[in-house]
Amino acid sequence: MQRPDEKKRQQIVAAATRLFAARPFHEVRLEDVATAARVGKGTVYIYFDSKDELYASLVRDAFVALVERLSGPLSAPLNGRGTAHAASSWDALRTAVSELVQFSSTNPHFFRLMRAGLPGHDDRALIGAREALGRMLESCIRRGVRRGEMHDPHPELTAQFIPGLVRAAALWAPENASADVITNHILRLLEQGLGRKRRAS
Amino acid sequence: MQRPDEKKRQQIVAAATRLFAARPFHEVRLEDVATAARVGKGTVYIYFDSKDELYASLVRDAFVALVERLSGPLSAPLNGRGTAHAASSWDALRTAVSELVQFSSTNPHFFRLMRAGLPGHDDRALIGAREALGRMLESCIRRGVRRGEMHDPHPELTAQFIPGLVRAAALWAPENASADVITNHILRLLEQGLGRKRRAS
Amino acid sequence: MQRPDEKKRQQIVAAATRLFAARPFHEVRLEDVATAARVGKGTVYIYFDSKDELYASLVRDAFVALVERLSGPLSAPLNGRGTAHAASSWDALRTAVSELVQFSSTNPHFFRLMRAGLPGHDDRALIGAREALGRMLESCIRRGVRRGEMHDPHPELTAQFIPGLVRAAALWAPENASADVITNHILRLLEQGLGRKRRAS
Amino acid sequence: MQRPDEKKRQQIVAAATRLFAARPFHEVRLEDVATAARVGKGTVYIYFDSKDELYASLVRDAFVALVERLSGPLSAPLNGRGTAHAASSWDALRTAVSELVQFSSTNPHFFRLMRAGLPGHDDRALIGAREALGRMLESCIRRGVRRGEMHDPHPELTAQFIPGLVRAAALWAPENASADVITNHILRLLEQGLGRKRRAS
DNA sequence: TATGAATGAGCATTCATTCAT
DNA sequence: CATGAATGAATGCTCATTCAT
Repeated sequence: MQRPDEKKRQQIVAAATRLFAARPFHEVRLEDVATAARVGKGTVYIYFDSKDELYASLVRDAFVALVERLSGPLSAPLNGRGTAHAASSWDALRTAVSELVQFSSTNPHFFRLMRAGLPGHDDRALIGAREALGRMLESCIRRGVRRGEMHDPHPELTAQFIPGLVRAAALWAPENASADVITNHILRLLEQGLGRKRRAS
Repeated sequence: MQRPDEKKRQQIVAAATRLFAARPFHEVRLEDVATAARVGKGTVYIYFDSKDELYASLVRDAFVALVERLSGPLSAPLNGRGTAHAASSWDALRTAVSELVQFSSTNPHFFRLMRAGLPGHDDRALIGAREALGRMLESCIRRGVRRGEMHDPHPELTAQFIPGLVRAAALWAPENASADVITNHILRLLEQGLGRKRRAS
Repeated sequence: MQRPDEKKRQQIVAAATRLFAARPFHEVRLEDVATAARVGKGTVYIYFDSKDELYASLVRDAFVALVERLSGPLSAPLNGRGTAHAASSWDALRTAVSELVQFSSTNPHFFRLMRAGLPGHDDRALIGAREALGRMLESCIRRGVRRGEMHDPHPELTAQFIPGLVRAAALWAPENASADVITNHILRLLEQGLGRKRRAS
Repeated sequence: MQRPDEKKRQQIVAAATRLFAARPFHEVRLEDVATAARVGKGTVYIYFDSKDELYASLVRDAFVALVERLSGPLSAPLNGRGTAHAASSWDALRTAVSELVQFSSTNPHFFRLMRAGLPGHDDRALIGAREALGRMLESCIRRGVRRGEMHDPHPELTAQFIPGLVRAAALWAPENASADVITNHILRLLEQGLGRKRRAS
């Protein structure tokens, strides 16, 4: 007698992520996933309700993981008292971008995965995570503006730009562009764009 | 235009664009497209070779139209002699961004359409157009850098960022954000981020 | 351009009836039906929603046809004025049994078909038809009793016995038993069982 | 009884009988049976070779039990010489019908069970039992005719009618109809139908 | 013996594509 | 050209059966 095997679930997730990132949803046969995961076709259905659910699950989990990873850096620096002002909004934003780029290079399929698929099926968890990400970035910027550290007439737009920049880099940057280079380039754009002061001035 | 009935073709293109933008490729049945276009299923096959081809055609045509629209503003100002220095690289970039945003609001389904589908099928025309867009933007920036109008250590990345910003805005900006606001916000980010000097200086 | 073809529907119905009568539901593959009906597998789905629906449809249609056939003979003889008493309840019952046997020999698969399948799926039309049959027979007998032509302490049971007798004969009678012999044998049982008086008395 | 755990076997038989009577064969999953029987799926395979075999086993066992129960009353009264004429054929038939009705009410799923399933698989034991039942009833009637106790031009048909009547009652009689009422009603039909003499005469 | 996770043959169903009209 | 009935390859999913524990 065996117990549902978390390792097997991971195998399936890994294989599915790889395949769904490589070709669009409808060109991935469930049997391919099963074969790639070294399990039987039926086994996939023990861990996931359907092909749709499998795909949705991948996207959801990846996104939720991303948001969780960012919620630390981006949360308001209010926990410590005296340390509150220590972490500037710029520090938070820098960490956030760095984490985003890191994440996209640790999960090389992430953005391709999100292209493959199923928008319609309004997955509450997914939509929630996406909105949460936007909200976190937006409040970070607003805080910066309030403190006079940043200047931005449309934080709600900028908040959407940030993942957009990471996505563009992840999908279209030359192969040899390192995570560091990308992070710095995005930050340079943001800092000098949003910054009040000039380096030299 | 030389096709049997150009109007019918347009009906199909319009219906297909709408449907492919609304749901992923495999959830759109050719019959849906035919019905939405008010034609018979067989008729679609008179104008397009297959469902794949129909979809590819939409994306390709839209993309090619975009590139053509931008190739004017972004082309190197070298043909004319005296006019060369008249148009600064900033002017070119401003026009390009404006055109891009304009395009995305004229073709509200454009970016959603590109999500729906078929990466693999290496459509030469599409890949070519995409690369052409990148190259045009990149050379524009490089020209700006050469002329001392811009400062950018990685024009090849920035070139990818620009459509990325437009895309982010098109997909995620609040409904009420006007094309102007978006254009200006993107330009603000680019100008102050890439610009060497301050407005005031 | 073609119109939905009633003939093709008949082909499918005939083939399906034959196959469903020969083996239980789950041993009949839709492909077998299609092949036997000389149509493509997809064609079956143009005329029927599903395998279940196809089967249910066969049973329902056969049953409804049977009930319609009997509703004439069994309906209360009240339409004509003077003719009302002319048709005795015995005449009605004789006709009914005769029709039932006739029907079962015209539709040789009828009773086997009903075995093959799907009780649960409460098909309103089917249940209705079955109950209608019972009710018609029961009122016929009750009428006979009221008129003093019959004697039966439980017409509601006898009403169920009649199709039961026909069924038993259809399924288990020797091959050579003619419809006439069966009809007469059933009638003999009923007449002498229900009759108040003896032939000779 | 010599089986590993007879109690467990009984649980499975009981659960399976209930489920197979409630829905057609292909809608009953072996897992349902196992769950209903409070055993593991694999356990069913210790006691039965396959799902088909399980079902066949239920039907066969029930039928064989029925035939055994009837073979006493219906067997030719030849054991004792002088006692032979003591038991009239009518007595035998009365007992047989009574036993049949009794059986169908003790095994409320019996007739529904037989509808659920598998005709084709010519189960020798089942077919044998069914034919034995027919033969027993037929010879009983023939004996009655020979002795001048009955009058029946087609005992082979009547023999099939008898279980048909019991079946009709079991499946379609009103809930409140008692076994006694049903038995008597069937017997009344048979006696007055087959009997040579009238009550009153 | 008992179990239920794992398997894959088998099947219902869909839908792109064809072609008779 | 236009159509939609017909087709069958392709695939998601089920579930009887096996077998490691």
